[in-house]
Amino acid sequence: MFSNTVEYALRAVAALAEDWERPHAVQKIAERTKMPNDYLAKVMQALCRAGVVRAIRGRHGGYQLAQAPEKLSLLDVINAVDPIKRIERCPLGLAGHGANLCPLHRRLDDAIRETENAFRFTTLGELLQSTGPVRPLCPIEPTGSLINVAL
Amino acid sequence: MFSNTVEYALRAVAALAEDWERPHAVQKIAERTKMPNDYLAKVMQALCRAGVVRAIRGRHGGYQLAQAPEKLSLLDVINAVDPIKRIERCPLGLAGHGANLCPLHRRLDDAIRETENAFRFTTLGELLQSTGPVRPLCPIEPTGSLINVAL
DNA sequence: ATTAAGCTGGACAAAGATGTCCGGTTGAGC
DNA sequence: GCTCAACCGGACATCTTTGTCCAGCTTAAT
Repeated sequence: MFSNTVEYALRAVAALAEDWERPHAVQKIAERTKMPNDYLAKVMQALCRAGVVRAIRGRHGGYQLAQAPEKLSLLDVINAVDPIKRIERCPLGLAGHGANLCPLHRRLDDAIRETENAFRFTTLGELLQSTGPVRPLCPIEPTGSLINVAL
Repeated sequence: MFSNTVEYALRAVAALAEDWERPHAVQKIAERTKMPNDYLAKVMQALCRAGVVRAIRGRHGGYQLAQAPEKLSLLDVINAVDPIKRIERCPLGLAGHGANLCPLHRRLDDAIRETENAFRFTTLGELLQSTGPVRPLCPIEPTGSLINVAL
């Protein structure tokens, strides 16, 4: 239901969120989140243009979140790379169907709206605070210890 | 959020639902739903293989719903052409993340599950029964009369 | 039997998403 | 001011989705 690019972008910001006041090189993020290095570079550029992350160029540079994790919603991230589009008007361009969607498109748009809201009100900060056996981007070691490596 | 193909499939079955006990030719459906004739042919074949519609071959043939509109859910149609995939396991393949999704993927899967349910419990019959100014596949004529032509 | 309507399915073209490659630019540290 | 790590961005390759074309098969009606 969500594009590959969205999945990548979310993994990347989740990785950045844990230590968001320092820049992280693309290569390091790619290793932690197990995705293609060069493709991630493109995704990060998109996130940067959208203002979700900030780029620090030059040696010891990298990307960092543009704001605190509590200020960034999952929707911000999703919309930066692959915007969720609501159904504003009748896709068939029918006369008289301005804001009045037919029952079919009304149901579709309702579902889209609910999805939008689910992500609008979830921040990166909340993901980090979640309690449970599995942490964001963190595999559980066979021994039971937690290593901060994956989503 | 939904593919073009899903939109087409839903339009097509909505068109069939209004007179579901007779076969309708692909060309007629394509005109009513304003989509490419030859592409619709492929979509109908997929719906047919999935058992959502039935094909009547030969002259005066066409497609008709395989069941009454009350028996067909929007999810049946969606899954026939572009199945909604839940997140069953950690996309990073991390050790220890069997059924335990990390907070990020848990939120994503929750959203997918809610979308699935929204469509699982909506039938084509309900769309037809909806009251409101705009009917499925029906443009409102400037004069105010209803013509059964579009979604 | 012949014809015409209409589905079937393969081949192919166009566009977008995904992924790779690489030379150029920036800026911290020496 | 030199060097090197790291971002920038264009070009290109590949795959999937979307869309088109067409010859062949099936069946109703005559």
